[in-house]
Amino acid sequence: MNQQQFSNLRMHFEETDHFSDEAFKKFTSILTPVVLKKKEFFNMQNEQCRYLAYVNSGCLRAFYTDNKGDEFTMYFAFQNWWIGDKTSFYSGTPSRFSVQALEDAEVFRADKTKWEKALDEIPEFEKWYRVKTRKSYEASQQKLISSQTESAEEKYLKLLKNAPDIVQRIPQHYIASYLNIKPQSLSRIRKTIFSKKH
Amino acid sequence: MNQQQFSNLRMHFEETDHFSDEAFKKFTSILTPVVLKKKEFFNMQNEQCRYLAYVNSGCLRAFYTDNKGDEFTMYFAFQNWWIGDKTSFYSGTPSRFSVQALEDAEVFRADKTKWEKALDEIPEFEKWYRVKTRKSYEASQQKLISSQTESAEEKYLKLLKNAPDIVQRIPQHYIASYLNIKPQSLSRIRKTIFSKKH
DNA sequence: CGTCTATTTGAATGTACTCAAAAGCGGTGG
DNA sequence: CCACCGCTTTTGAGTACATTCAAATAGACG
Repeated sequence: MNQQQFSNLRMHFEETDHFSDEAFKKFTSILTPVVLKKKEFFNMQNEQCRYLAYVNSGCLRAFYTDNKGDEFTMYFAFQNWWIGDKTSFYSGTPSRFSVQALEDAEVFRADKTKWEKALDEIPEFEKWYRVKTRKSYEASQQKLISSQTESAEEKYLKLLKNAPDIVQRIPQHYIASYLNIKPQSLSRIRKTIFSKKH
Repeated sequence: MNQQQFSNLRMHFEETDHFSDEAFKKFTSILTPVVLKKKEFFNMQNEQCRYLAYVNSGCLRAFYTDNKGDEFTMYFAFQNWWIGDKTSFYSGTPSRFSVQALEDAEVFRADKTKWEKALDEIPEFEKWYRVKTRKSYEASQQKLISSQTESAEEKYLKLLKNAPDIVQRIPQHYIASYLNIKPQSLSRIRKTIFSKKH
């Protein structure tokens, strides 16, 4: 398989710790490149999550749909993000959220058997994964704090500041569902923000 | 050291996987029992979290104080819970929340050096910890979903159903800060719940 | 018993929501 | 190239839920 296509992934791993060429090659051998068209689903809420995947290009979102049909976007995933509900992936329980492409995207996916084999056999990967799990936990705790203590306007301003690209790239109603408000409310918030500026 | 005092902890570990007597004894040797009086702090927000600890008895809460001085209770910790901000513990960054006893409590604490030594030297502990980290991540993700998609009333009813002991044991204003509402609002919600019942 | 804290209640305010409709924008086919 | 369609965003009006400020009541503890 052409190794060139995995150059982003290689850099992503090396950010945490060094991977030997063999280790990296061994890891990429478990991956299957998959192309997703805009709006296509990578996995569906309530179905088992059979794959985890690395986002090589494009953009996706993970979102939970409640029993009223309202959607809550848990995160947006760009290049170097990993997607899939790990809980479902590991334990076979129904996935708690859907993952859907917001743009045409390319991901590299792995199924459970191969993933666990890689964890067993590739110490570099095992180490990376351990660090990753810890960081994910920290991030999700931080996100819980933010979500509970910041107003919608504060969250939006923070997003504008920390991730202006997201606001550029993603339709506003998805941003609203990320902020956990209705599109109408985000529109009004934007109005007050921009009127304050003048 | 008297091993009898660690019987809860032993059972707690064994729920995940078997510990040999040596492994368990080795682990308990890194622990220091600490008694906390009601209202006493185990660690303070913005200071480094120097210890992680297991709750052997009593009850504590972890809470974040925002810049307006409002408190948000992230979780209550009873017997078998672990407390401390792991992010701060590992990386030395300021702790993102405080941990305070709500009742007189006994905890077993470990500092970073000993904790990491234990992870290196006791495979049973390392395995337990890996499972624990994964579960914590899953729980915190689930909590994020709930916090964003359920109304305060739903959350309170759920708490009444799933953890009636918490509602019994813990003053109402702490419950309110856990639900992320003001004590006045919880009081009103309770009023409507109880009036519906009759 | 008195003091301190927790809880309840009242009234006014604020933020986001619902329902409804208009305006804006992007892509497609004639 | 433009007209049309579908989807997104904005705007309006009325409503719901939680908040703030304020005060009264209830409970806990020395």
